[in-house]
Amino acid sequence: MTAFKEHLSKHDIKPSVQRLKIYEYLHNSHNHPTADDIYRALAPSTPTLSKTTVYNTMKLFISNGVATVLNIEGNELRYDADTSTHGHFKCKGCGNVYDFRIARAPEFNGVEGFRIDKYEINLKGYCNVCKPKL
Amino acid sequence: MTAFKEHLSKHDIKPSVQRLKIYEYLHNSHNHPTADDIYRALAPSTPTLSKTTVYNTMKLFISNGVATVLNIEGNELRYDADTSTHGHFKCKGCGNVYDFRIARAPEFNGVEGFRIDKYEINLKGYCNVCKPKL
DNA sequence: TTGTTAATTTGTAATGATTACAAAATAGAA
DNA sequence: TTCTATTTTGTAATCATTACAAATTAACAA
Repeated sequence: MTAFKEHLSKHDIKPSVQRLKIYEYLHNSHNHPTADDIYRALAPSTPTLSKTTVYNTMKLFISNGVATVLNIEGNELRYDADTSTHGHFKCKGCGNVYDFRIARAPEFNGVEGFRIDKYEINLKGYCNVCKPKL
Repeated sequence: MTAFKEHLSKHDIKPSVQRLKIYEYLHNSHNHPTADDIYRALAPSTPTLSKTTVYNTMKLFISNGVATVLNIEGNELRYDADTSTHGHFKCKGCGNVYDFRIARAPEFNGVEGFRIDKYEINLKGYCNVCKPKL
């Protein structure tokens, strides 16, 4: 995909084979994969891939603004190629992470004068597939 | 503190010596300590304390509703005795975690019919002490 | 092409938080 | 006291992430 190549280049990321594959996977998968998910998904078609490369690449992607990291579960980092403002819902039943739009932004009281670089809304509960099974 | 004892009892937590000390520390400290912070703060006055007890106790506190867990940083869990709705701001300069009130709640689009049990707003950036030093 | 240097990727070992687990200590009831 | 359930403890295991140095690849001048 030439579009992906250009997107990475535009953000000062040299589009190596590994970086392109990782970005393509991240962009096409909407399940907010962990580094391990990415590694396991790409390893068969990229036999030499190293998990360290996945971590390195994700750090690069985040600091250059083509991905974000998701702190919704304490013991794992999840990644998202959608850098627009949106929230995440993690279902305690199936474990899926759903995106949602923020229809009305919250207002804060107590961080006046602070510089806010990142803003994350995380919900947890049961999705409408799992809720009836409780 | 008898008030703490009653608070724990009311939530079906037997107020053992360890649990009381941990709850008291968590309640009085407003820095959202990690399990390790709690352990290091109490170890001198509770020589037999085990870190496993801190983890066990925090799990119990959370499932019985006297504390919440904070996923603001990927590699660590932080705890909070304030179970009311509020947000957290982590400063990338000093590392402090500040509380703030949510003056106007956000509205979501895309989780209709979901059961929402927990709702977390995390901000990151620079507080007004660290911002001028950049 | 070849040679040289910088950037990228890789594998292994280390780190650090959390959990599993079983033994020891303690509390509560009979 | 004695018995039993609960709580606490220490150690070992797990698992995600990072550190680091060697190997590979890319860029590019000669």
